[in-house]
Amino acid sequence: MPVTMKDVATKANVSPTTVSLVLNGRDRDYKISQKTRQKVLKVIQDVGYVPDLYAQTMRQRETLTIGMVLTNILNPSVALIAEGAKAEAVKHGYHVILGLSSDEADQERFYVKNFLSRRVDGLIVSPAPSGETMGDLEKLFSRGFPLVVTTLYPGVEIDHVGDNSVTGSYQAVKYLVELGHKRIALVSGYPTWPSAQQKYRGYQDALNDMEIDQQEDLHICMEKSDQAAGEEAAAVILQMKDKPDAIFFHNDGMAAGAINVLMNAGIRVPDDISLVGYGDLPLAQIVRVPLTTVSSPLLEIGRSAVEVLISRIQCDKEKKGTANISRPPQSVQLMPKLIIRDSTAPRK
Amino acid sequence: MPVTMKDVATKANVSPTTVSLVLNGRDRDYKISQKTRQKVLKVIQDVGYVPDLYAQTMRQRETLTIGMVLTNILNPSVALIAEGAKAEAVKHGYHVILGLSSDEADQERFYVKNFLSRRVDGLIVSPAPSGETMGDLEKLFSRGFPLVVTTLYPGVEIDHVGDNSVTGSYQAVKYLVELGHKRIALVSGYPTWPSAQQKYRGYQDALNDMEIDQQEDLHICMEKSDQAAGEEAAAVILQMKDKPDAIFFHNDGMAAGAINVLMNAGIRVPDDISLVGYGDLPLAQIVRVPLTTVSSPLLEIGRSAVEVLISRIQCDKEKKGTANISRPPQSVQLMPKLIIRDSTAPRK
DNA sequence: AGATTTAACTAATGCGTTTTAGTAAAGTCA
DNA sequence: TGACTTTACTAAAACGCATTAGTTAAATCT
Repeated sequence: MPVTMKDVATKANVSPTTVSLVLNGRDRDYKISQKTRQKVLKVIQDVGYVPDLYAQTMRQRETLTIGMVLTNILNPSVALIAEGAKAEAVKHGYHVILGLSSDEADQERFYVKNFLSRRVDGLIVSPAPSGETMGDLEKLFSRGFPLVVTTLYPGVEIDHVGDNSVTGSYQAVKYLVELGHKRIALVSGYPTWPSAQQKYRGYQDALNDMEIDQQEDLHICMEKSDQAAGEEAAAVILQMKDKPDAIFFHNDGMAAGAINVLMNAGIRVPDDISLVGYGDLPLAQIVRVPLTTVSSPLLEIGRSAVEVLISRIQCDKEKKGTANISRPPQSVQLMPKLIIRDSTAPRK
Repeated sequence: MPVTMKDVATKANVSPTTVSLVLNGRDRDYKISQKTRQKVLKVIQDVGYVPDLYAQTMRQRETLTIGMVLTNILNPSVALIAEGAKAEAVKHGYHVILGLSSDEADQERFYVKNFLSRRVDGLIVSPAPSGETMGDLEKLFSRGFPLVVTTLYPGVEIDHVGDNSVTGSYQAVKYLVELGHKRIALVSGYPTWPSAQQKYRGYQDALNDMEIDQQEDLHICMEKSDQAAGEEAAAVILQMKDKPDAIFFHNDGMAAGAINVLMNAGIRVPDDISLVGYGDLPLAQIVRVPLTTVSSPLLEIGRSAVEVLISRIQCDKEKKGTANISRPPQSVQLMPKLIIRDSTAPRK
């Protein structure tokens, strides 16, 4: 039995409307005399009235809140995206609430639902890598709900903001070729992941353009994409009779795992073999040999995702009568940049 | 324009009531046929209906949420209380939301207001040490809002759960006397803090009971109570011509600060001087000389605070008509325990 | 067969706000 | 003085849901 606006009104001998107007009627042209204003404010103070957030947000249709469903905030890339998004959101007067899916589709679905219940004005989702939630998300988007995903699944019609991994890996592989390497391995993640496919695509394109014929045995797909998987990949490479003279990794973590295994086996980096990572995580600089890597503008991705989302929200608000899809989905792809450090060298 | 229950009802050719019943009418004796249930569920699936949390909680009066306003979660004592509270809350089907005041009265007031707006069923507050918010809190409690504080301000009528610092410091000082020490210093926090007063009280009582006459110069009050303040206090003691042979500190952090300063000055602990802390923080075991200290049952305090709060909530719910104070405020004081480690030794 | 119970549903109300439309009294103008 | 304007307020509706009190039709009982 908390104090309500009506209680205040009764005690101050005014109508609830007047109380509401005193509280948030500054700019409207409903005038309240100083006398009643003071009177009402005094009663509010006395009885300790606090407006009910639930009643409020139920009345005024927008919550100025953005829901963000990410995979794992301990992953620095993810944290940076969150950071960028948050910064941009507050600039527009929005508030961000976060849900972490741990890469599990069920968790992701839970948070999406929960955030919809909380009436967020829009949603930014990093889909679980299995991709099994894309159908739901696409349906949600097609119903007109503002939604941005950070992974590009080909053919999926949802607003997207992310980096252009094809270009990123193209740059990396091209650079390796320019250093004189011929046998360039690709250690990539699970083949159904779009990010793995895109990197494979960039790898192929670069080799083709540079007129190197690619060998199938040099494409190594792993089940996971963490440091341990990198170590496994290195072990595989150590077994090969005809070893590659350069390796391009799916991400920095895998490269970091591999670098240790290779060096422990007596292979020198970069003298015997050149290594390139992807992501430019903090660890890329800490690792035994500072890692040449591809840097994605992660803060910018978060920032841009919010930008796209808010523009979609605005767009919907204007033509709220129009039921049809207000604007075709767009894909914003930010360009990664090759960062050259010490793990790459010309072929000897 | 999210999908509402009415939309679902229309599309399924039933009334909104039926939809509501399908969604959460399991146990009630309103029966819905399997056929319509399936039909409704299908429409819900199709149109992606998600109930509006705000409308829901506005209707059903309780939120099953407890607001907790603490000072600083980086302080392990505080974290433990939060942990204990959370564990107990979930046992009762409650949910805890946290606000951190950084020891500032304004922040505390902000969160209290915010949580009231969010219609928490009750509030647990560790008041900012200045004590300036106690008036507001007392008013809130006297209005019948379930509230538990973790600091005991004498004469303040609010439910309280905390440790009994008087007993804790009594034990510590008595132990020091039993070891043969005569000149026992007390390094305490700011004299207006209840916790400092209580420790002073226990210190006095112990000295009286053990028939040691206390000297005023051995009571050292600091402005703050962190490690730096402990260092300052040690410096003060180093200046004294007639040094104490034991020191009892307001908390482990101060003791940790002092231990370094003293040992660097060539004073041996515990050979030349015995030290006792308060709190049994993790650092007490890590410090140069493992610290004899007083351990408060922090998890238990959090647990118990929730227990008291929920019993108050229940009690209010039953006699919601009765406007008068339903039950006098209670103070639950949990007994601390002396933990003997290496920083204390018999007087030589 | 008529009375009573049960199954399966619906209409209406209220939760605490904000907002729109409206009203009464006082002030201004011709 | 009557007609318009301004000031200062209020009544009522709507937001989306859960709940209570019906209502109708079918089933069961006597």
